[in-house]
Amino acid sequence: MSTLELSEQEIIRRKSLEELNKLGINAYPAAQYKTTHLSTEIKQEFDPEKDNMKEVVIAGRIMSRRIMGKASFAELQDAEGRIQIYLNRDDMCPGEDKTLYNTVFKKLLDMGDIIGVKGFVFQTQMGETTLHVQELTVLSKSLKPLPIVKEKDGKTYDAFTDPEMRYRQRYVDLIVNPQVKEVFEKRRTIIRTMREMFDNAGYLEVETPILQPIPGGASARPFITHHNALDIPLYMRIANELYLKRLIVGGFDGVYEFAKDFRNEGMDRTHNPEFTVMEIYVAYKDYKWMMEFTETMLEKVALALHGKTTVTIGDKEIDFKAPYRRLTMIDAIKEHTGIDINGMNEEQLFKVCDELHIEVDETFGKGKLIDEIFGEKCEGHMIQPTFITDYPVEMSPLCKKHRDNPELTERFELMVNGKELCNAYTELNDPIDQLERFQEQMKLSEKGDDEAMFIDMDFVRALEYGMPPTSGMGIGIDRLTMFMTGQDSIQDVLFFPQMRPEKKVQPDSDEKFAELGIAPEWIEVIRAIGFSKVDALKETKHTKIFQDICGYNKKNKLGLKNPSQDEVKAWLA
RNA sequence: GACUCAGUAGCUCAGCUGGUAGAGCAACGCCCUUUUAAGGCGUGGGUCCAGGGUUCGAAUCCCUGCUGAGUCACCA
Repeated sequence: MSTLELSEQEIIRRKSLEELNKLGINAYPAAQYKTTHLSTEIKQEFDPEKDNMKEVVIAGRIMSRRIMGKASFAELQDAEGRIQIYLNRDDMCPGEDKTLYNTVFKKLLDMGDIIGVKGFVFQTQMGETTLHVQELTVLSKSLKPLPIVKEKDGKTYDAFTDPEMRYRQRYVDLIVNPQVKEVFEKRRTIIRTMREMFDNAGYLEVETPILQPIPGGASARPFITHHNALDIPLYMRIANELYLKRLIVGGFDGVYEFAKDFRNEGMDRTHNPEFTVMEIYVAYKDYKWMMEFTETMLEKVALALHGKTTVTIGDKEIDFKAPYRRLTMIDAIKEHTGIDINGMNEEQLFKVCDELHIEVDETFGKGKLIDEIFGEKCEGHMIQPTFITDYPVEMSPLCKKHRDNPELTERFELMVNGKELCNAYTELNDPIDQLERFQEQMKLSEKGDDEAMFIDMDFVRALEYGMPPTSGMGIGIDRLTMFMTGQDSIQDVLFFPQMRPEKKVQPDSDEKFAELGIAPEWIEVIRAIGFSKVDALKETKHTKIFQDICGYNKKNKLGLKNPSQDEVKAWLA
């Protein structure tokens, strides 16, 4: 990168780096740096009465500096937090040579640099536990200045909040906004709590294909890719359901997977193209059992995170204490619209949608119509955790028919804060019924529903060998994390949410400028005054370019010999 | 995909009905040995997102585009 494209502060930092090298200091040393403590450990263990920490070594990033002549305070941030360090010229440099303090620390180090320090711990007059530095090692020089965030009594000054920069440069966000780390630590706790529960129950954690020849297990548009050696299309999975059920056929009594799924659909506050789902399948159980299992699981997760079952989301308090309300889909619709859709045919349902002013189109089947009514009129009202049960058979092609009503299926979704969180079935294990349901989906697909499921004949074949009665459940981990941590955007629970790629104007090469007869030393200057393209340069008056580059030369004290006006004119000819 | 809002110094933001850009922090220089968001004094720092248009003159008004956020639509 040419220095002319850098900001003033970046240039200064690069110069400091050179100065360090000249002093024989490697700003990027290779050797391991052995620390004895983390910042939090020092704060916990230090007892000023006993003066019990005479030699500690820590490493971290300089986050603030207060220099007062021969002594300075700085804050070092490590993986756990921040600790203040105290640097005194004559303690760091006991001999005649004061370079390490005067030059290295005061002049050549900056906020953002990573250093290691060795010394003893004491308490300042202000009562703050502080490390008195006796040795300092440069571990990594930072060439880009960090945003400066300051905080006092919980009030934050100059917070780094621009969402675009926070998500694109998550590393900066993590350095500067400590609360962000907490969200991801909680995410880990959520997953760990669930995994422990499943493992204790004896279920097996498994991995199944992400690249699938038939994208099954859900209704969604997949990403398509291509395998060169096989010369076939492959789909990124939209669900892992069919593979996990094959494993139940194979003889495992309980399997689960924390899986990345991919759906080629719109993005918004609750949808990212890739997202994490946990699916679990347990043999010899039904969806009633699974409801109890699910509410127990969520109660455990809430307790592990907060020590209580209630969680605050926005202005609402949500209680994850089991048991949760159970409500059939038909009853939910009755409750929120006053209409009993029980036993209605497709035509009648179209009429209901019309009365309720719900937009539909003729490709919709019975199941999708009911789903629309529910989604439009009921879903948003389910704030406290509520199991919605017994979905119409048309919208649940992988789910067993209801034991009391063949129009319905043994399915539940868990609604929280007006959003779907879990989806579960008594799994369909009748191979003949399963094939028919797949064929129904084919008809929907022919009708124009581009999300209807594909037929997976191998899955049907697996069922033909016999799958024990099984219940399965899927839960969106991102959404769960949002609920449990009070974040209202999925981008805040993913380290690297999908973003449009950054676009940079691709500048013309040096060669292209050189072809015009421009001397190498002037090419950078021409870029610096705003011309990255040869074409743009050619369309500009030579007098303006002449003035701009001479002005730039003078202003930045480059010491170049200015070209004549005619020379500049010749470049553009 | 539609609409609304936003994009100005490394960061957070001002900038009125058009008159060639300001503050705080950060940086740089000097002075300061237990300070704590911010010590004192001084200095520098900008392709005002990009490209067009209107105008004597555009950060400001108009159009197009790019990026992000929000609302809706689509979607589990």
